[in-house]
Amino acid sequence: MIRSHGGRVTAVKRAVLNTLISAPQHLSVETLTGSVQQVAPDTSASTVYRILEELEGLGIVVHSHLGHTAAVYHLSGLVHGHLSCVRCAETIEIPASFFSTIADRVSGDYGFTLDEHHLALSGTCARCQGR
Amino acid sequence: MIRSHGGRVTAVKRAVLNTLISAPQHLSVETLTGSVQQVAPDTSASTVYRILEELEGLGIVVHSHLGHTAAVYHLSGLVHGHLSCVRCAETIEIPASFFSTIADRVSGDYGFTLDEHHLALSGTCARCQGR
DNA sequence: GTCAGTGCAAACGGTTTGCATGTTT
DNA sequence: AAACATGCAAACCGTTTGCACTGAC
Repeated sequence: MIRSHGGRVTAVKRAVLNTLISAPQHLSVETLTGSVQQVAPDTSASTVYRILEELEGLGIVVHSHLGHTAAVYHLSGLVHGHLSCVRCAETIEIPASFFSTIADRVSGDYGFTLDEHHLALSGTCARCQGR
Repeated sequence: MIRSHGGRVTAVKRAVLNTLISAPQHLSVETLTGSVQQVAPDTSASTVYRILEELEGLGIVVHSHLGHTAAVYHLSGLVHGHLSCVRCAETIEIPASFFSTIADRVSGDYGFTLDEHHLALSGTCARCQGR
């Protein structure tokens, strides 16, 4: 896919993709860069940003803004939503189906199509509520 | 309310509140500062940030992060949600009731309570889809 | 008179960009 | 060899903070 769009396959791109593939959850550019540096020690964050931008353009990767912190990136394979706790910053992944009702309503009432890849809501997680 | 929490009522605070009260929609700190400067010409953005922080602590004001841009602020009076268009950045306000179904589901399944004041979703508005 | 509020400028953190060098094709 | 990719450093933008001064009480 990279080659078919005029891009070149490089060691850093492989490392970024490998990290994303084996990542348990969403990664910030900072952590992503850290992982990549274990393979290619002097990879810079700016390169990771550029690679992620390319991969996002190819539809392979997706990013979300979960609150006031840095953006997180992940593979676009599985569509799903996020619940982001405003107190402990924990992120819970939920099925995209949770959004189907509201997606239908905003589509019907406003002609607005929800972005499948940016389904994020804030609130308080169960643990933080117990305190 | 400001005085009862040890704060002082100043000209800039009045101007910020007046702007928020008469604002048709949500305002960024930049636009808010611009409006305030028509009354108090050398008001600085840092002061506006500090005032908004105070008002948010009092529960009078609320802010949201709608995408990759600057945060927007508004009075907390009416609880409602946002639809933010990723192409033209238009923001559509929708009733909070749209979120009731998903709020119930995440509460039941994860014990997660949605934040009434940060109900924002991204997608594509009707106009941008027509192009 | 005291203490909170303010303006300014500098610091900050995440992200983007310019440029010279290195690598893929 | 040509074009893309990379590292570095600097620029950028929204936001926060330190400090001296002003203004509310």
